[in-house]
Amino acid sequence: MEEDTSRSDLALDRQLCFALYACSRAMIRAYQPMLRELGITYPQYLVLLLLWQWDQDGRPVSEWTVSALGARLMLDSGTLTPLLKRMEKQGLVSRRRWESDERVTLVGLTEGGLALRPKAQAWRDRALGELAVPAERLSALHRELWLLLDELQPDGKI
Amino acid sequence: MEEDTSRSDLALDRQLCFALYACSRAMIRAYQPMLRELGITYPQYLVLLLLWQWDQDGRPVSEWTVSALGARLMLDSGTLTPLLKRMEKQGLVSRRRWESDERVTLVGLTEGGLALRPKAQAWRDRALGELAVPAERLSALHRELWLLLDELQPDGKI
DNA sequence: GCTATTTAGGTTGTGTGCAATATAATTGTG
DNA sequence: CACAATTATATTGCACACAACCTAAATAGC
Repeated sequence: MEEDTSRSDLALDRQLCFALYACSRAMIRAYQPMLRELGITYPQYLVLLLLWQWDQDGRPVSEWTVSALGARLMLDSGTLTPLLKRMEKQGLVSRRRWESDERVTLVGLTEGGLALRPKAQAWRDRALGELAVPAERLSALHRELWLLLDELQPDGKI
Repeated sequence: MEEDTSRSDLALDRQLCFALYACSRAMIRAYQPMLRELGITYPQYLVLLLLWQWDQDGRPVSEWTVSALGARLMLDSGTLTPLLKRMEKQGLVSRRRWESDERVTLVGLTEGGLALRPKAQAWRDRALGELAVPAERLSALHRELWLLLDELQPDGKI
C-alpha cells in the first residue's frame, strides 16, 4: 500500500519553503496599519526593535555598529546602509564614524526613534489580543522556527 | 511572583514576525545553490512549481492565467508581470492574450520550463535528506504555518 | 617602518513586493 | 444600444535583499 508521492512531491502546498515565505509576507502585511501610523517600513521596525532593546540593556554605544545590526538581523550592508540613511533623514537614528576606528559607523537612537516605542508597544499588545491563536501555540511555533533556522545556517548567529 | 515582561515584550528575539522573516530568508538562501544551477530566482521557482503541478493535474489551459498564479502565490500583477516577462525571455514560460477575453494573459510552460523539473526534484530529494530535522516535525511546522496564515488573512486564498 | 591581509562599510546592479494608478476589454443596466 | 461599473493586467515608484565589487582604515608579519 505504497502511496505514489513521486508526482506530487513538488506540489506547491507541500513546500515548507512556500509556507514560510507566504506566512512571513502575510505577517508583514498584518503589521502595515501600525507601520503606516509610525511612518516606517517593516525592516526599519526591526532595526528600531533592536536599538530599543540595546537602549534598555545599557549596551555600550561603541557596540551600536552597522555590523552588529547586520549580524543580529542577518542583513548585509547593501541592505542596511541605505535603510539607515533613510531612517537618519527621517530623524529616527543618528549615524557617525567612530573616532577610535574610522572604519566603523556607530548608529544611535534619536528622540524621534525613541518616541515610537510606546506606540509600537500599544499596537503589539492590541494585535496579539486580536489574534485567535493561543499564545502557547505561537511560542511553540516560534521555538520550532529558531530550531529550523539553526539547522539552515550551521554557523548560526554571532 | 509576576515576571516583569513590560521591558522586554518588544525584544527582537521574542517577535514571531522576526523568526518568520529570518527563517524564510534563510530557507531561500538554502535554495540558492539549486536556483543558481537552474538559472532562476526563488519566486520564479515558485511559479514553476505551480505550472508543473497544473501540467500534471491536466488543468485546462484557459485557467493558466496571471491572476490564478497571483491568487495561489499571493503575489500581485506588479510582481508577476515583470517576473513572467523575464521568464519568457529565458524561454521558461510563454505568455499570450486569450482570444476569448483579451483582458486575460495566459501563461504556459515551454519545453525549457518543463526540463527543469527533474533537476529540481533531484535537488529537493537530496536537500531534504541532508536536513537534520525529522520529517514529522517539518510537517507539523508546515501545518502550524498554514493555520497561522489562515488567521492572518481571514479572506484566505481563493 | 612597510607591505600584505583583513575588516567595516559603501556602491552598484538585478530582482522582487507592493501600493497606487492607468488602460483596455467585458459586463451589467436602463 | 449607450454608458457606467467591473475585471484583468500593466505601469510606475519606492524600498528592500543580496551578490559582487570597491575603498579606506586597521592590523600582522617581517
